[in-house]
Amino acid sequence: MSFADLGLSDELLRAVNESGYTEPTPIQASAIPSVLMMRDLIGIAQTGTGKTASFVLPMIDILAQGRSRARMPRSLILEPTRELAAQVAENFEKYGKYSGLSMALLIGGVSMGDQMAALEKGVDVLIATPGRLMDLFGRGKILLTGCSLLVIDEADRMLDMGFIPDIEEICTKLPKARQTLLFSATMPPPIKKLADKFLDNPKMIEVSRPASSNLSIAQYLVPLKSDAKRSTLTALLQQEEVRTAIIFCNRKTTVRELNKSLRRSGLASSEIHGDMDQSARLAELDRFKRGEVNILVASDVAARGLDIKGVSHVVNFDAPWHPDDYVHRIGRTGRAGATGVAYTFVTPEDAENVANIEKLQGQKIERLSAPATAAVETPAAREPAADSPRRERSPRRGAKPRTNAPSFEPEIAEVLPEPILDDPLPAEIVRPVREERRPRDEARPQETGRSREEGRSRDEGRSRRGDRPARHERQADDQPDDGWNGPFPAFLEVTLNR
DNA sequence: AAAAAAT
Repeated sequence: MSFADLGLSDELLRAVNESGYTEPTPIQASAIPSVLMMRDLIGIAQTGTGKTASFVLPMIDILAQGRSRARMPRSLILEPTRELAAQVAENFEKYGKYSGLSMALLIGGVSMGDQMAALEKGVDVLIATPGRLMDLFGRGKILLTGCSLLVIDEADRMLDMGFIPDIEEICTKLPKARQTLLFSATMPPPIKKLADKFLDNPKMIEVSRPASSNLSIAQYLVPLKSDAKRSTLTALLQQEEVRTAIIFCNRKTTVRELNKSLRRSGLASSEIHGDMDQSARLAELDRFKRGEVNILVASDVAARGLDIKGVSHVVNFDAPWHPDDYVHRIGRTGRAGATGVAYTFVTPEDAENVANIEKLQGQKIERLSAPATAAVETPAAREPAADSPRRERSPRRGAKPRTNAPSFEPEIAEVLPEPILDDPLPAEIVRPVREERRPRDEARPQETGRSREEGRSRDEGRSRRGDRPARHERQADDQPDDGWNGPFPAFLEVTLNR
């Protein structure tokens, strides 16, 4: 299968070729012919599947016929964020360079002057976030009656951001006779309703797995007690060869506090989050890019779109709420052929988020507590440099940690479910925390305990530690209950040894 | 629950 088989025009194929792409991704292969046949389409696909090109490419060919009129765009692409909208616009520029289509990018945060001028001249493609589009529409700068092709991208994210009423309103302003494409990573009921209302006999395409969850990124989960996050991070930053790192937190307050704390420890870090205005964000980003600081503590503003290249480490200080964000966060590293490492700290509170991430990825992320693997394959498990004074003080691999150190609690291990794909456990074991809160379990505490132990043994049996005794059996031979089953990655040894 | 999205 090649792009030439999909029915695209020669000049478009030339532009695709020059971008270095030869083979369409699965979603492109199935979406492009249908879109060219002017069918409505629902694409269930995550980012990283080549989703954008699957609508940009056929759109360019469809729009190649005909010309735009003043204030009457011929097509509209709705995006939830400014960054995504800008990214789609880049795609149009790249692939449409031989097609001579005109385009306007309507997003907030920039002046409206240029946007209004472009609209006045007439554009073939309008790429917009809902807010600015509605604003300009309200000012009478846009007529949507000539807009016969609509793309609603990342519909589930639009839902999260409260854009659905806006989308509905925009849909009613478009002509009834039009082609509509809707893309979404998931299909919650409100999105299904939206699709039923505004799409006509759509073709459904589902691409479950992202093209790859980036093979150039080594991913690890680090199960931790909640209060061990900071000390573990500090140890990680000291022990690993961290050239540049982005530390993602879920909350702006965490971003601020963590950055302060890192700076107090003498690290060159800075922060970026949504409470900072656009210029402050850019300034901090610039300091990071120039190498003035090598650690950037960030909220999810920096997860998407932002062009930060050559980052050696991504650390999810908190596991992201949205599994989709995980892909974006770790995608800040391992770019352009470089390899990167992504650590995700997992406390009991994060466990459910992690379960969703693995479900979305359709693959397991290695837990650092798994012995053999962590010691041999983990970059984190490299021996400290020979001249490092820490080497002598560090316990040998597998040695018992001190009791006063932050350590891995047995309960926590059980909250971390095994990957969904891999012979799933019964629901009450997969999500013990949630089950525990239910009154019927309080009434029967022993049974909860027992099913957990069962979960544990199955767990042990399934992984590569088949010949090792299960942890609760090992306890008998006088080992301290550290919760770890084996050797520690170097950066964790330091934490435990404090 | 959090961040972002129009000013």
